[in-house]
Amino acid sequence: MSAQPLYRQVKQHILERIESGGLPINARAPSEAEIVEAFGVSRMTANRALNELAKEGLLVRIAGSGTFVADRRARGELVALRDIAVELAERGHAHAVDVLAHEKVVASREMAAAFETRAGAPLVHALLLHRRDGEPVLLEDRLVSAALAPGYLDIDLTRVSSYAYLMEVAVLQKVEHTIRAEPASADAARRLKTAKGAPCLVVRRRTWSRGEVASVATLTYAGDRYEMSGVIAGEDHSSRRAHA
Amino acid sequence: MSAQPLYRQVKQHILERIESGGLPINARAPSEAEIVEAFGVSRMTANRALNELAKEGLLVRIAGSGTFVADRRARGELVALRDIAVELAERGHAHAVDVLAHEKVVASREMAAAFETRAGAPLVHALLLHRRDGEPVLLEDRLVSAALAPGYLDIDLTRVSSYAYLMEVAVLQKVEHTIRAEPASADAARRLKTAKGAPCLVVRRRTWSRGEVASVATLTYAGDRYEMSGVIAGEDHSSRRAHA
DNA sequence: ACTATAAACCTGTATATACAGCTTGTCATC
DNA sequence: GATGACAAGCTGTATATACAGGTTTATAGT
Repeated sequence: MSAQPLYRQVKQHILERIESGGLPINARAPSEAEIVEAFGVSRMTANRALNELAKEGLLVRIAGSGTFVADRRARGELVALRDIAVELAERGHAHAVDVLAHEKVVASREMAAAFETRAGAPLVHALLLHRRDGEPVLLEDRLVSAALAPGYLDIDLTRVSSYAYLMEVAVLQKVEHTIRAEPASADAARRLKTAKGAPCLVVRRRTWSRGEVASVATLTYAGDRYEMSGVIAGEDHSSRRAHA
Repeated sequence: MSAQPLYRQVKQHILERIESGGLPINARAPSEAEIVEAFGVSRMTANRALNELAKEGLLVRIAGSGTFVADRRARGELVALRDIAVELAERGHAHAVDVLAHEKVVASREMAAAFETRAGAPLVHALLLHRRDGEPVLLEDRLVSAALAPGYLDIDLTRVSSYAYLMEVAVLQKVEHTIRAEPASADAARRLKTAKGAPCLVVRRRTWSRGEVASVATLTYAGDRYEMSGVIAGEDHSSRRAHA
């Protein structure tokens, strides 16, 4: 306790007023000048407190007008989709990959549409079966832009995850996901060693780098063997940071 | 273009060096002093640029030591779980709710465990069937802490979503999710008008407010009628803001 | 009553300065 | 050679000040 930086004390105070309902949604939050007055801090310190709360989504600042309590109802909660290799490692499971395909392909019309490019563009296709403690849990069907990730054909997919490689090649700008529950196709069922029609969690993901679609992946998880989970903590209001 | 604020120009420059691979993971990023030198800006401006990139997850700053390129490989991508009422409204669908149950209950041992409280604690139970254009798509089974959300029993659940109400009552601190693909139970199948055993997307969610579990919900989506999707844009690097 | 102008207020950005505290490498001493 | 003191370099925080530009409210003039 004690000796928290001033800007945090200010943040904390405003946060408490929001939590307690003293500042309802869309209410006007104290202006920088009012904070300067009330707390005896400089305007830059007040500015920092309000800006950080704004960036955390609790306030909305409108230049010229004022600072207001954000409407957080429509924001939606976030779930982290993690790299399966990392996830399994953290939980103490063995992770292994069978590379069922890893080859150059030329974009069909359908593929080109997903990549927002012309048919015939060079792509790399990979089909991977991920095993947890030997048991198949995930079928990963992935197409990667050869232009954006030229080395993808050469990497050892049993050792480097596609995700890690793509992150290394370029900063990921945008991700689009679709999550569905689907019955296993005949092919997926055979590979995941489950019954045809058994519920599977299917994630379709497109990622962008440098303004272009870098990768399109379909991840089919065996529903009876896998669940995605995650915890999202607000923004570490109030409490101490985690251990290093 | 033109006349971007200085701190953004600095951010942009560093970002480009990261994207191009000029600054690999764990490499030392320019210090504030070096930026002052190179760009002719003040240290506070350099500080702002580096701090924002750090908050966006691209850099890691260690007091006393320096600023380094973050390892973004393990970070995981985020998917937004949105309020179904908002989501359907945005897509132009009609949204309706049947309230199948809305009652006070006393926590069983099992419920108490989920709420991390004692058995016998007062809860409110709601069972809601959400319809999209008349067709059932989601069965929401929710328990809410009566202590944290005293008015929950009295609200009109056909008009105010549980989520919106809980957000109004208190700031949401933490959310825990589990997403699975499961065969529909007999009960869920009957209510969602689907076949028993049909794939369903099941989201189990616990939310915390004021340090306590505020709500535990099980959301069962009809797999053949619903998918979750979302786009996460990096942090609006490079490009202009969206329209108001 | 209506309108145009001005004043008051607000946030956004930028600078110069200062001190605290941590980390790392160097150098002198034992 | 090991150790401890010191200096250099880095980030974190805080202040005072300044100007630009948008918004809102009040005011004066028509």
